[in-house]
Amino acid sequence: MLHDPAQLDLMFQALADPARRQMVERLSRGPASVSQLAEPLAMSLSAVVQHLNVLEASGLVSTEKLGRVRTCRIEPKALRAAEHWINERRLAWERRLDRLGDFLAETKDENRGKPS
Amino acid sequence: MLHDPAQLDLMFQALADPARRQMVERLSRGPASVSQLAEPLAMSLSAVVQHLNVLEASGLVSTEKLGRVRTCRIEPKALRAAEHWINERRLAWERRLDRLGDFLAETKDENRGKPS
DNA sequence: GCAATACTGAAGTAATCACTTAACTATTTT
DNA sequence: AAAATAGTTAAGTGATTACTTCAGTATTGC
Repeated sequence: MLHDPAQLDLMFQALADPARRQMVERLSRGPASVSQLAEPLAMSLSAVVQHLNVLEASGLVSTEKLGRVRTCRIEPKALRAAEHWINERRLAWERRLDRLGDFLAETKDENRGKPS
Repeated sequence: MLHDPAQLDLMFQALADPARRQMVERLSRGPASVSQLAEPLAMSLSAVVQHLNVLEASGLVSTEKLGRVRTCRIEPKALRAAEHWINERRLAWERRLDRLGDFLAETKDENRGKPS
Protein backbone atom coordinates (compact mmCIF):
# COMPACT_ATOMS: atom_id res chain seq x y z
CA MET A 1 0.00 0.00 0.00
CA LEU A 2 2.91 2.31 0.60
CA HIS A 3 4.27 1.40 -2.83
CA ASP A 4 1.12 2.36 -4.62
CA PRO A 5 2.31 4.61 -7.47
CA ALA A 6 -0.40 7.17 -6.78
CA GLN A 7 0.83 7.51 -3.22
CA LEU A 8 4.41 7.94 -4.44
CA ASP A 9 3.21 10.60 -6.89
CA LEU A 10 1.69 12.52 -4.03
CA MET A 11 4.75 12.19 -1.83
CA PHE A 12 7.32 13.22 -4.42
CA GLN A 13 5.02 15.96 -5.68
CA ALA A 14 4.71 17.20 -2.10
CA LEU A 15 8.49 17.22 -1.65
CA ALA A 16 9.06 19.01 -4.95
CA ASP A 17 8.14 22.41 -3.51
CA PRO A 18 10.75 24.30 -1.46
CA ALA A 19 8.15 25.81 0.87
CA ARG A 20 6.77 22.36 1.63
CA ARG A 21 10.24 20.93 2.17
CA GLN A 22 10.90 23.79 4.57
CA MET A 23 7.73 22.84 6.43
CA VAL A 24 8.81 19.21 6.62
CA GLU A 25 12.22 20.35 7.80
CA ARG A 26 10.62 22.40 10.55
CA LEU A 27 8.39 19.49 11.56
CA SER A 28 11.37 17.14 11.67
CA ARG A 29 12.48 19.19 14.67
CA GLY A 30 9.13 18.68 16.41
CA PRO A 31 5.39 19.29 16.06
CA ALA A 32 4.14 22.78 15.20
CA SER A 33 0.93 24.73 14.71
CA VAL A 34 -0.07 26.15 11.33
CA SER A 35 1.01 29.67 12.33
CA GLN A 36 4.36 28.40 13.55
CA LEU A 37 4.87 26.69 10.20
CA ALA A 38 3.86 29.88 8.40
CA GLU A 39 6.08 32.20 10.40
CA PRO A 40 9.35 31.82 8.40
CA LEU A 41 7.57 31.68 5.04
CA ALA A 42 7.03 34.74 2.87
CA MET A 43 3.44 33.99 1.93
CA SER A 44 -0.10 34.28 3.24
CA LEU A 45 -1.38 31.97 5.95
CA SER A 46 -3.91 30.78 3.44
CA ALA A 47 -1.17 29.61 1.09
CA VAL A 48 0.50 27.76 3.95
CA VAL A 49 -2.74 25.96 4.76
CA GLN A 50 -2.94 24.88 1.13
CA HIS A 51 0.60 23.54 1.22
CA LEU A 52 -0.20 21.80 4.47
CA ASN A 53 -3.18 20.11 2.86
CA VAL A 54 -0.92 18.83 0.09
CA LEU A 55 1.47 17.44 2.68
CA GLU A 56 -1.34 15.82 4.60
CA ALA A 57 -2.87 14.28 1.46
CA SER A 58 0.54 12.81 0.65
CA GLY A 59 0.65 11.13 4.05
CA LEU A 60 3.94 12.82 4.93
CA VAL A 61 2.34 14.92 7.65
CA SER A 62 -0.56 14.29 9.97
CA THR A 63 -2.49 16.92 11.87
CA GLU A 64 -4.80 17.06 14.83
CA LYS A 65 -7.00 19.94 15.84
CA LEU A 66 -7.46 20.83 19.49
CA GLY A 67 -9.53 23.90 20.19
CA ARG A 68 -8.56 26.43 17.56
CA VAL A 69 -5.01 25.23 16.91
CA ARG A 70 -4.06 22.55 14.44
CA THR A 71 -0.93 20.71 15.48
CA CYS A 72 1.13 19.12 12.71
CA ARG A 73 3.63 16.34 12.91
CA ILE A 74 5.77 14.39 10.51
CA GLU A 75 4.80 10.84 9.53
CA PRO A 76 8.10 8.92 9.39
CA LYS A 77 6.48 5.85 7.84
CA ALA A 78 5.62 7.78 4.68
CA LEU A 79 9.03 9.42 4.60
CA ARG A 80 10.51 5.94 4.77
CA ALA A 81 8.41 4.79 1.78
CA ALA A 82 9.81 7.54 -0.45
CA GLU A 83 13.30 6.83 0.81
CA HIS A 84 12.80 3.15 0.09
CA TRP A 85 11.72 3.65 -3.50
CA ILE A 86 14.85 5.66 -4.29
CA ASN A 87 17.07 3.26 -2.40
CA GLU A 88 15.77 0.23 -4.31
CA ARG A 89 16.55 1.84 -7.66
CA ARG A 90 19.98 2.98 -6.63
CA LEU A 91 20.83 -0.46 -5.23
CA ALA A 92 19.59 -2.22 -8.36
CA TRP A 93 21.95 -0.05 -10.39
CA GLU A 94 24.88 -0.52 -8.05
CA ARG A 95 24.42 -4.30 -7.87
CA ARG A 96 24.36 -4.32 -11.65
CA LEU A 97 27.66 -2.44 -11.78
CA ASP A 98 29.14 -4.93 -9.31
CA ARG A 99 28.10 -7.88 -11.45
CA LEU A 100 29.51 -6.12 -14.49
CA GLY A 101 32.78 -5.60 -12.62
CA ASP A 102 32.89 -9.29 -11.70
CA PHE A 103 32.22 -10.27 -15.29
CA LEU A 104 35.00 -8.06 -16.58
CA ALA A 105 37.38 -9.41 -13.95
CA GLU A 106 36.51 -13.00 -14.93
CA THR A 107 36.95 -12.27 -18.60
CA LYS A 108 40.37 -10.85 -17.84
CA ASP A 109 41.16 -14.01 -15.82
CA GLU A 110 40.21 -16.26 -18.70
CA ASN A 111 42.59 -14.36 -20.93
CA ARG A 112 45.44 -14.68 -18.43
CA GLY A 113 48.65 -15.34 -20.31
CA LYS A 114 46.95 -15.44 -23.70
CA PRO A 115 48.56 -13.33 -26.40
CA SER A 116 46.42 -10.55 -27.82
CA MET B 1 25.98 21.71 -4.48
CA LEU B 2 23.90 18.59 -4.21
CA HIS B 3 21.94 20.19 -1.36
CA ASP B 4 21.10 23.26 -3.34
CA PRO B 5 17.32 23.61 -2.90
CA ALA B 6 16.81 24.31 -6.61
CA GLN B 7 18.49 21.01 -7.45
CA LEU B 8 16.28 19.19 -4.93
CA ASP B 9 13.22 20.85 -6.48
CA LEU B 10 14.21 19.48 -9.86
CA MET B 11 14.89 15.99 -8.52
CA PHE B 12 11.70 15.60 -6.52
CA GLN B 13 9.70 17.21 -9.29
CA ALA B 14 11.23 14.73 -11.72
CA LEU B 15 10.33 11.80 -9.48
CA ALA B 16 6.77 13.05 -8.97
CA ASP B 17 5.63 11.76 -12.36
CA PRO B 18 4.81 8.05 -12.74
CA ALA B 19 6.08 7.89 -16.33
CA ARG B 20 9.40 9.38 -15.26
CA ARG B 21 9.65 7.01 -12.29
CA GLN B 22 9.01 4.13 -14.66
CA MET B 23 11.85 5.39 -16.84
CA VAL B 24 14.16 5.59 -13.82
CA GLU B 25 13.07 2.09 -12.85
CA ARG B 26 13.92 0.81 -16.31
CA LEU B 27 17.29 2.55 -16.22
CA SER B 28 18.07 1.09 -12.80
CA ARG B 29 18.22 -2.27 -14.62
CA GLY B 30 20.73 -0.92 -17.13
CA PRO B 31 21.26 1.74 -19.80
CA ALA B 32 18.68 2.16 -22.55
CA SER B 33 18.00 4.13 -25.71
CA VAL B 34 15.15 6.63 -25.96
CA SER B 35 12.99 4.20 -27.96
CA GLN B 36 13.61 1.44 -25.44
CA LEU B 37 12.48 3.78 -22.67
CA ALA B 38 9.43 4.73 -24.71
CA GLU B 39 8.39 1.19 -25.58
CA PRO B 40 6.33 0.34 -22.45
CA LEU B 41 4.85 3.84 -22.17
CA ALA B 42 1.49 4.77 -23.68
CA MET B 43 2.55 8.11 -25.13
CA SER B 44 4.29 9.60 -28.14
CA LEU B 45 8.05 9.38 -28.48
CA SER B 46 8.04 13.15 -28.35
CA ALA B 47 6.50 13.11 -24.89
CA VAL B 48 9.12 10.62 -23.75
CA VAL B 49 11.92 12.86 -24.99
CA GLN B 50 10.40 15.70 -23.00
CA HIS B 51 10.26 13.55 -19.84
CA LEU B 52 13.82 12.50 -20.49
CA ASN B 53 14.90 16.13 -20.69
CA VAL B 54 13.30 16.75 -17.29
CA LEU B 55 15.18 13.78 -15.86
CA GLU B 56 18.43 14.96 -17.37
CA ALA B 57 17.96 18.53 -16.10
CA SER B 58 17.39 17.12 -12.63
CA GLY B 59 20.71 15.30 -12.79
CA LEU B 60 19.07 11.93 -12.12
CA VAL B 61 19.86 10.66 -15.61
CA SER B 62 22.71 11.34 -17.99
CA THR B 63 22.73 10.66 -21.70
CA GLU B 64 25.25 10.29 -24.46
CA LYS B 65 24.59 10.29 -28.17
CA LEU B 66 26.44 7.96 -30.48
CA GLY B 67 25.41 8.00 -34.11
CA ARG B 68 21.64 8.33 -34.07
CA VAL B 69 20.97 6.65 -30.76
CA ARG B 70 20.95 8.41 -27.42
CA THR B 71 21.92 6.10 -24.58
CA CYS B 72 20.58 6.96 -21.14
CA ARG B 73 21.85 5.89 -17.77
CA ILE B 74 20.98 6.55 -14.15
CA GLU B 75 23.13 8.92 -12.09
CA PRO B 76 23.34 7.26 -8.65
CA LYS B 77 25.00 10.30 -7.07
CA ALA B 78 21.89 12.41 -7.65
CA LEU B 79 19.63 9.61 -6.49
CA ARG B 80 21.67 9.49 -3.31
CA ALA B 81 21.22 13.24 -2.74
CA ALA B 82 17.43 12.92 -2.74
CA GLU B 83 17.64 9.87 -0.53
CA HIS B 84 19.91 11.75 1.84
CA TRP B 85 17.58 14.71 2.24
CA ILE B 86 14.69 12.48 3.25
CA ASN B 87 16.87 10.38 5.50
CA GLU B 88 18.16 13.41 7.40
CA ARG B 89 14.64 14.60 8.18
CA ARG B 90 13.42 11.20 9.24
CA LEU B 91 16.46 10.69 11.48
CA ALA B 92 16.06 14.13 13.08
CA TRP B 93 12.49 13.18 13.98
CA GLU B 94 13.42 9.73 15.27
CA ARG B 95 16.30 11.06 17.36
CA ARG B 96 13.90 13.59 18.82
CA LEU B 97 11.49 10.82 19.78
CA ASP B 98 14.38 8.92 21.40
CA ARG B 99 15.40 11.93 23.49
CA LEU B 100 11.78 12.41 24.47
CA GLY B 101 11.62 8.76 25.53
CA ASP B 102 14.79 9.17 27.59
CA PHE B 103 13.40 12.28 29.22
CA LEU B 104 10.18 10.53 30.15
CA ALA B 105 12.13 7.56 31.51
CA GLU B 106 14.33 9.88 33.62
CA THR B 107 11.34 11.75 34.93
CA LYS B 108 9.86 8.45 35.95
CA ASP B 109 13.20 7.54 37.64
CA GLU B 110 13.23 10.75 39.64
CA ASN B 111 9.81 9.88 40.96
CA ARG B 112 10.91 6.38 41.95
CA GLY B 113 9.36 5.52 45.30
CA LYS B 114 7.72 8.90 45.70
CA PRO B 115 4.06 8.77 46.60
CA SER B 116 1.72 10.23 44.04
C1' DG C 1 -20.29 40.02 25.56
C1' DC C 2 -16.50 41.79 22.63
C1' DA C 3 -12.19 41.48 20.69
C1' DA C 4 -8.38 39.04 19.36
C1' DT C 5 -6.59 34.65 17.73
C1' DA C 6 -6.17 30.67 14.72
C1' DC C 7 -7.41 29.01 11.19
C1' DT C 8 -10.73 27.72 6.82
C1' DG C 9 -12.89 28.15 2.24
C1' DA C 10 -14.02 30.15 -2.16
C1' DA C 11 -12.95 32.55 -6.17
C1' DG C 12 -9.70 34.44 -9.29
C1' DT C 13 -5.25 34.59 -11.91
C1' DA C 14 -0.83 33.96 -14.06
C1' DA C 15 2.49 30.44 -14.79
C1' DT C 16 3.75 25.80 -15.51
C1' DC C 17 2.67 20.92 -16.93
C1' DA C 18 1.91 16.92 -19.65
C1' DC C 19 0.79 15.93 -23.35
C1' DT C 20 -0.45 16.18 -28.83
C1' DT C 21 0.58 16.67 -33.89
C1' DA C 22 3.39 17.81 -37.50
C1' DA C 23 7.46 19.04 -39.71
C1' DC C 24 12.37 18.36 -39.50
C1' DT C 25 17.52 16.50 -39.16
C1' DA C 26 20.86 13.13 -38.94
C1' DT C 27 22.33 8.35 -39.46
C1' DT C 28 22.06 3.65 -41.08
C1' DT C 29 20.50 0.03 -44.10
C1' DT C 30 19.48 -1.88 -48.48
C1' DA D 1 20.35 7.15 -53.87
C1' DA D 2 16.10 5.90 -51.53
C1' DA D 3 13.90 4.25 -47.56
C1' DA D 4 13.83 3.23 -42.92
C1' DT D 5 15.31 4.35 -38.28
C1' DA D 6 16.19 7.32 -34.18
C1' DG D 7 15.58 11.22 -32.32
C1' DT D 8 14.59 16.51 -32.10
C1' DT D 9 11.94 20.85 -32.19
C1' DA D 10 8.09 23.97 -32.24
C1' DA D 11 3.56 25.26 -31.53
C1' DG D 12 -0.74 24.52 -29.45
C1' DT D 13 -4.14 22.90 -25.77
C1' DG D 14 -6.44 21.75 -21.60
C1' DA D 15 -5.39 20.66 -16.78
C1' DT D 16 -3.03 21.63 -12.65
C1' DT D 17 -0.16 24.77 -9.51
C1' DA D 18 0.94 28.24 -6.46
C1' DC D 19 -0.33 31.75 -5.08
C1' DT D 20 -3.62 36.11 -3.89
C1' DT D 21 -7.54 38.50 -1.46
C1' DC D 22 -11.54 38.54 0.98
C1' DA D 23 -15.05 36.89 3.70
C1' DG D 24 -16.19 33.45 7.03
C1' DT D 25 -16.14 30.23 11.52
C1' DA D 26 -14.83 28.50 15.76
C1' DT D 27 -12.21 29.21 20.17
C1' DT D 28 -10.09 31.79 23.84
C1' DG D 29 -8.80 35.89 26.74
C1' DC D 30 -10.33 40.04 28.94
